[in-house]
Amino acid sequence: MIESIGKARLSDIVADRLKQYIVDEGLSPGDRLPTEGQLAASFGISRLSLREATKSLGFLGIVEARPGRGLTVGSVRMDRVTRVIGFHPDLLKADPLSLIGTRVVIETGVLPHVARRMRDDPSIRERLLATNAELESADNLTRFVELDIRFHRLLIESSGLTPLIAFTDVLTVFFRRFRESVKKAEWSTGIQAHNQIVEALHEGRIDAASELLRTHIESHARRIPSNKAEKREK
Amino acid sequence: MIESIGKARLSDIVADRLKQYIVDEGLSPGDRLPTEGQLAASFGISRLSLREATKSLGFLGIVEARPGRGLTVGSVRMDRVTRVIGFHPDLLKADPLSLIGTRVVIETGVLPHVARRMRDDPSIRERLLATNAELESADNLTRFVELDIRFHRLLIESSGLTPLIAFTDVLTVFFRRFRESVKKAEWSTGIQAHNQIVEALHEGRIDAASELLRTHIESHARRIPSNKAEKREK
DNA sequence: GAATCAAGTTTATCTGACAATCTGCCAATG
DNA sequence: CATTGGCAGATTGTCAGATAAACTTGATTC
Repeated sequence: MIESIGKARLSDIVADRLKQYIVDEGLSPGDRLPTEGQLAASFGISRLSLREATKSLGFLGIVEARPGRGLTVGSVRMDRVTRVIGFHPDLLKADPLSLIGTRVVIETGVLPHVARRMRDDPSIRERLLATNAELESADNLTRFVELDIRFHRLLIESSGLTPLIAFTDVLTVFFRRFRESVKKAEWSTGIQAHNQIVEALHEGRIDAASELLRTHIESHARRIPSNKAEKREK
Repeated sequence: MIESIGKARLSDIVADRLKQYIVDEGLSPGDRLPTEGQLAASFGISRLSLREATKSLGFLGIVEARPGRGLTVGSVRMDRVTRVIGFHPDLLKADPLSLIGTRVVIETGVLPHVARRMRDDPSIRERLLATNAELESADNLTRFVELDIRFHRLLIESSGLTPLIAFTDVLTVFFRRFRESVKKAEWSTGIQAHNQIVEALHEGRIDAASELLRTHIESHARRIPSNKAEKREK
């Protein structure tokens, strides 16, 4: 395989340059972009081709276009990403062990921050426990997965490190598959682990909480289908 | 607020229906779709509008279009998914301290992985030291920043946790402005810290390495411009 | 049988046009 | 004076038609 010759798709190039433009100018959501006509002229392409580029970015909400108003900068809609990509079979190609390792790094890494903020704001612990309580009343897999995701997201959120929330949202997309293969018998184990983690944090036993969380996340590794079988195909 | 009428964008609707079509027909990557003309006719819209819909899905690789071949179902381009998080709302609203905290969590989090792999592969340490040596020969800020970024990226890369590489690349963009205010007098301090970290890892003293790295990254905090002045604007 | 060439298919891009929708201004109204 | 209503301009949404570029396929040639 040589260098994978970048098939010069015009609209793709333009989409990249548009993204770069937004970053370079330091624009934030709501800020206005030049009109389609102006952008097309400045890129030296037809308005139609530029339009296809904005459509690409627009699908995920990175740019928004409204008649009469013009183009504005938006923020990515992870729900779109999740919905469009969730059904796709080849997400399993993502190396499961890397995903698990990454989650462990991020989630255990925030624990000191969470513990510190928990001391000053008791409502953090309450919210975490409340979400976990809801988890006990889940009666189908979809709901269970939804709430499990919410618990872990809330944990990250409680650290105050907002960028990590963004990363977690992306990881969640790739992780969904693992979660959906959780056996019902394992539910209570997970819920119990959640509670122990929260209480350990509450008591300031950060190392203990880290160890619980690591074990909890790594339990997914047992459900990874052996990929030896896959290699045989073609 | 009444119900917020969701303006139905034609190409968005078509994109959803196209996705549904793929799911319903049970198509997998490589399978062929009808031609643009046929799809446009069956949806009762112009070829152009359909094209904008395929461009939307094409951004993430869900469908691919090649001249002469037609439309085919593609595989999700994870690079696109991860790169797009630069526009995640929670990342856009992140303040400098969160960015610094996030880097500390990620970079210290990978250290155990790096140390483990370093034991099996001596070239990892060599590459890190080589990059750091180059850093000493930097004679202007641009080059210094470039090499500093490369060192930290290499550190993450050495952990083998590929998702984190994508995340740090995004963080780098947001971090650049801190780096660019580094005084020349501080350069050698940073280079020295890099070396100490690598050596600590080499000797398996992970906690020491973590502490050095934390201090090193948090040194950026001193250069944060007080944001009281900013609030006054506008 | 393998390589070469030509015709057909399909997407890529452009030009030009009109419709739909929003913004901002200004006059009419109470 | 404040509110409403409407008009003009600006901007995106959609369409039709045409040409170029890239690929596929099958026939031809050696």
